[in-house]
Amino acid sequence: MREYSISQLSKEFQVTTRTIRHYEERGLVAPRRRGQTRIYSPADRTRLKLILRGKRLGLSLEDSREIIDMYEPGKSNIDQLKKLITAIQVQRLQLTQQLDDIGSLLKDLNQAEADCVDALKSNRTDHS
Amino acid sequence: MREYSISQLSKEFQVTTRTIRHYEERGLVAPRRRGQTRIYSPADRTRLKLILRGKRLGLSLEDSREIIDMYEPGKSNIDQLKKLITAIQVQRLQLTQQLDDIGSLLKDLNQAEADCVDALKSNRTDHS
DNA sequence: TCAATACTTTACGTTGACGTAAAGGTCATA
DNA sequence: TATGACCTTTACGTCAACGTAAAGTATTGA
Repeated sequence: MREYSISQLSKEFQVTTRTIRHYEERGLVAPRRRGQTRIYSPADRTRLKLILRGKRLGLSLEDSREIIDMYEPGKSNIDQLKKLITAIQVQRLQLTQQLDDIGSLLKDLNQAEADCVDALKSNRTDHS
Repeated sequence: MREYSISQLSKEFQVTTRTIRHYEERGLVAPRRRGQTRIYSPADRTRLKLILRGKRLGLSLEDSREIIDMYEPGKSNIDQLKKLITAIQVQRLQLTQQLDDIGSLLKDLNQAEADCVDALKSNRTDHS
């Protein structure tokens, strides 16, 4: 049952401690304390991971908070669950849209790179 | 050879005119003018499309500007081209990372949804 | 014992991406 | 001719996501 300090996690995830504390201010993590000092559990570490993944996907902290809270539906009632399901479906729509976008962008990048390589080639043979 | 007004594009892409003008302020588009009025070409429209796609992918306007500029390597010299190629590769790395992220998130969402559905089912049969 | 290292809180500052007036120009049509 | 429906510029406001001191506490090793 490992535990982590804030600077350990900041190094592991390449963010500042300020950033991690900011996530706590916004209610995305709540590590327990030993005295004043924050002690992060593996579960806390996972939450951080999810937050940063969301960030890479362009989600706001608020979005990430909601999504992460979805993963712990322990004490929710029926209405909650129904709300969750629709929220999940919305998220899924956005993500599949992103998948499309990424596909397009990758194609564009490939084309752009090929163009560059071509341009270099002709520059190498054609000494005009 | 069609052309578009700013409000046409703002409606088509579901953004405000302010947003489009903001992109111009930041140097991402430069429509020609008829008097004072902005006239957008199909090429300008495509740039807007690319910007908004970048936005959905969590790119900054600056990032999008660079990427879009990649697509027009007409007048670039060799060093430029080499820089472009590495930039493209960096972008591609990020995107494949995003693909991974999305895959993970979709998996998580599926699981979360299944959990919700299960919870609803047991709630329907088990009237405790 | 004292200096370094790692932690803390409080609080103001900054940057990006627009929002939101305010004030005005142009053109069609009732 | 005046009332909309568009367009424009200028400029201050806002919100999220942190950055950046400043000032203090706690532990550890020379």
